[in-house]
Amino acid sequence: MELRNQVEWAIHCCVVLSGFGPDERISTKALAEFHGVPKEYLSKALQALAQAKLIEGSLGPSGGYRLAKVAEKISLLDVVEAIEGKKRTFRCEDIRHNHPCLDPKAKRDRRICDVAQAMYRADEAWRRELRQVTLADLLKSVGQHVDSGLLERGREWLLRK
Amino acid sequence: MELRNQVEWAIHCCVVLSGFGPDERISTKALAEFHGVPKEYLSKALQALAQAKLIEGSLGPSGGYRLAKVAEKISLLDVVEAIEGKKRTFRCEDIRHNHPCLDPKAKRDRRICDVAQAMYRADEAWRRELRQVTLADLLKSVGQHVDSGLLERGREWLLRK
DNA sequence: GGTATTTTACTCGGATAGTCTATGTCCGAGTGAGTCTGG
DNA sequence: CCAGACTCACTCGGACATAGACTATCCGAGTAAAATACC
Repeated sequence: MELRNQVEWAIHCCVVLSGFGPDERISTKALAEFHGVPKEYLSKALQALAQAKLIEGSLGPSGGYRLAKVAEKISLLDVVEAIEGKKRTFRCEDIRHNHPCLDPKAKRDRRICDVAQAMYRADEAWRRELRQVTLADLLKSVGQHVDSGLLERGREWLLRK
Repeated sequence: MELRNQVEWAIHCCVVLSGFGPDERISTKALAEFHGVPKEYLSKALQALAQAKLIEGSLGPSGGYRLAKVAEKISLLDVVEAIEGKKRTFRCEDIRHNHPCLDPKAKRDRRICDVAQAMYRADEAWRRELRQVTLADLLKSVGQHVDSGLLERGREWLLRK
């Protein structure tokens, strides 16, 4: 059970976009070259983010993407779910109901399977952790750890493309 | 990102085995028919559990599986990791190091990527939740919710096979 | 100089293809408990 | 009645088949800013 590599790309792109203002657009091409990933495929991830209303793109030359909301209002979970979907990591097929001694005519136990419940709790813990980290948080810690000159050069490089 | 269906099977099988004593063996065939899943494929899952030292099998007729430790000492995480492996759900490819303004000769930033750190924290929260649920806990809640006559009939059915 | 046209650089979305993983099947080898056979 | 051989039911592990998901790549359509041409 591994997350797609698109998830990593999407998060990094979102963090990058967090560093720009609402009147600045960054093109898919720039984001792809910046991160060293295939442009066409990254485009799919960005489309998914746009569909989830996290970023918005504009057409034509000097077009590109920007955040659709302020960075404080976008959580890691939003980004992950935009790429991976909102389905839970554990799917309960209710195999307990194949019990050979169970009368098939009797109505099924409608309670959620105890196993599934435990798995769902863990899933929720994972989501809770992701929900409380925002793009603003990430941008802040990147700002603390990365040389500010490098950051500025990156900004310019992205805008030029 | 979804867990394999083998995970569900493995957990249910472990819970079932928790209901038997150390001198009782349940065969793969019995477990497979009981849960309505393909015997040969379930066998792979049980082999993985055995390799992780959670259950142990014995050969020959009247052979089968039993728990390798007491149910209190086996957590859901043990079972999940036996099937899915211990790798984290998020793989950091360190795409930040493809930054075009970064001098390739300069030594790489050895700090863990901030994005990866946040993802790892969520991963750990998930594991923490799974670690604190044991097979004994699951067996207990099943015992509370399922008719005891049905449980007894299930026990006998499994031993007979 | 202002307007109309063309060029250009983007996004969007569908089509396609390759590779890997999950799922499932099949079978032969090894093992050991129970059964059978021969003395 | 007992020892040895046999049978059978089980696990183990490898080989194989298939389907679906993931990872791309390519291209045409649509769009709008910028550049150019024309009056």
